[in-house]
Amino acid sequence: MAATIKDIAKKTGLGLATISSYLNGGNVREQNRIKIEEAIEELHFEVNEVARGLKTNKTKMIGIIIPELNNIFCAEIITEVEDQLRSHGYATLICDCRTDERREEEAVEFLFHRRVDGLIIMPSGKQGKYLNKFIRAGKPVVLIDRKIKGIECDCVLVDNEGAARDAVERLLGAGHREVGMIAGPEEIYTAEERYHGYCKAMENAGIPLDENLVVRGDYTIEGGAAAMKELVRRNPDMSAVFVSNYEMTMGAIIEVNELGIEIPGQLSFIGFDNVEFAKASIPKLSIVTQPTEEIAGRVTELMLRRLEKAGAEEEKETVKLKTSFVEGKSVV
Amino acid sequence: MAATIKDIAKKTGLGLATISSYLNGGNVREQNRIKIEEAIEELHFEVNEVARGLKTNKTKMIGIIIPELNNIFCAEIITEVEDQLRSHGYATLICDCRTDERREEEAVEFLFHRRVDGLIIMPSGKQGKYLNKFIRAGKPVVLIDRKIKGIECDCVLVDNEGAARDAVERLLGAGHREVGMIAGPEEIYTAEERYHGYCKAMENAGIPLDENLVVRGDYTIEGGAAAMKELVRRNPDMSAVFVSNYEMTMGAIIEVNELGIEIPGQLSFIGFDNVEFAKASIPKLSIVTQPTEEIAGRVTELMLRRLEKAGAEEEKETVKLKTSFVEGKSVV
DNA sequence: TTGAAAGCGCTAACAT
DNA sequence: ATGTTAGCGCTTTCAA
Repeated sequence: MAATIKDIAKKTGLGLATISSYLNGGNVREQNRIKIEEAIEELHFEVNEVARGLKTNKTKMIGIIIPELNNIFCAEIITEVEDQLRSHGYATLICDCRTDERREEEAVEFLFHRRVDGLIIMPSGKQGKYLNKFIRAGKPVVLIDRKIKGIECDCVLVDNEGAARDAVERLLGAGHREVGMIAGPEEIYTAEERYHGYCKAMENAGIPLDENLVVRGDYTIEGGAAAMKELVRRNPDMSAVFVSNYEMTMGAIIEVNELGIEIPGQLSFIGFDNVEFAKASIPKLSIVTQPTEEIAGRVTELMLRRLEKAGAEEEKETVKLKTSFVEGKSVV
Repeated sequence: MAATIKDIAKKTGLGLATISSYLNGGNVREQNRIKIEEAIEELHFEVNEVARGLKTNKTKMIGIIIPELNNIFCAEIITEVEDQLRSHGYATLICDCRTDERREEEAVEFLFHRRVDGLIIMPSGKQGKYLNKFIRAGKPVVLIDRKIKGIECDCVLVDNEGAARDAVERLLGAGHREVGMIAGPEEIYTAEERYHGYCKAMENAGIPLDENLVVRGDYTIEGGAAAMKELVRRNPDMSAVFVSNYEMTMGAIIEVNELGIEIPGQLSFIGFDNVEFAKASIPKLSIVTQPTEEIAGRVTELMLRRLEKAGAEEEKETVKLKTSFVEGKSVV
């Protein structure tokens, strides 16, 4: 059996409190410190975080709920958050809810039972009643990518509308009038924001909205390819296109190659996310990129702040981050 | 404060043991069952898994250590494993160690302190001494994708050598003699296995190995593109190529487009993993695919079996899974 | 079937 | 600085 502090106490002849104090960075006489360290070494003692958690009512675990681990945007953020939390001693319990609201709610329950100290969630559902459980329990909740009405918590968002508008304005600025868009599913909030950005840009330029110029894809590679095909079929004169997520960007590029359309000669192109792919493409793609590292950084920062007494009472924050634009050779 | 079983006991007038028994599926008189359920409902009682874990010495948590969450092969497996474990009541603690052996060891420590019941690991290092800690503690360890000498535990592997040999043989079977390969880094064990598969196939066909025909990439998109370029430069007569991971497959395809090489007319092509990308490509790519779902299934199955008393003593297993070949239009 | 009591390994008051 | 003690919320003998 693994050694406990009792064993250390016995071995050293010291009291439990002294050992505990040592373990938690308290003051211990030099000579005792040495004794304790020897005993720890000898007995291979390791703190039992479970017992500690029971006592302190802190598990040093953070729950993370995401729609799809299998999605580069999510994965990049999670990787970073997990890393940072771990370096602060927090373990990360990840639940992938497959973009399913029911599963999402189950995951919230699951994590609550496990008494995680806080919850980070990229919500699939537009409802978030079940999050109140955490909030009532005084446990911090940080939302990523999407705000939920009526839930009092911190949020880290991206300016999706601005990003899309900016991208489209670049195309308009290059003289294009027939600018197409491959949009995402209506149910996805951020997809709608990007669509609105497109509309705004066209509106501001005084170009009446032509619904033929917008095709919705399902955020997959194949969906992007299909949408591209449809877009070209409907709009023979379209001279530029904006694609609004990574997977569809890849699909669209594949379809463009298939159709033998030359970028940027025949078609100017702005894609989304994944710098690597953009750089590796021929010609290099101009893309909108979301600041995944910054998102992750802000999320952990907020979470850690709330977890410390000091931060708990401060007013909730909503951070809205700017996207970047990576210039390639795909717009002319 | 959250309700405890004491509160339930008080409310119902029953003893702690009865409540506990109810909670754990024991026999409770119908009439008491109802009383308990009412009390639970009323007080919003939820079992504290931490306390339970302290008592039972089981945390119902499984640690997972992977080299890179940001890698589609890992992400697919993890998603599936997490899902299955959760449906069996196990939480998953994921640690991404960035393909760094030092970080990997830290993660093992971290998870051990947290008293996870078992460990699933896709090892970065070739050494695994630190895993013995788990094994000594009687906690099951399951290795994915890579075996480690001297570590007594279950393994779920993929027949990488066979997969590569098979792919290359298909190219040879189609009449190609100058078959190139984009291989992975030497340090990566599975990359070497794939390289050996290539060598075997060539050898068996009686074709002397030409080192010009093998270029190593670093498993990234850009690395794949660069390797492809180099391969073509070195071997103007090469008529077929085998690329040995997903990211490099994508890069190679991009470069092929750039160079204006026509697949399969000028170059036959077999890639690796990611069916979606293969399907979306033009022409559809023939690829080797790893059975991520099956890997995940076997891993969870092994883990769950070991976690039950019954399975703990059985002899350790090494499962070697076959890859599949998805026929596209890229070989002729 | 149910209750009483002990104890998992730790922390935190409190006393010294 | 250190020891004593109680108790976190649960499970698990043992008796009844």
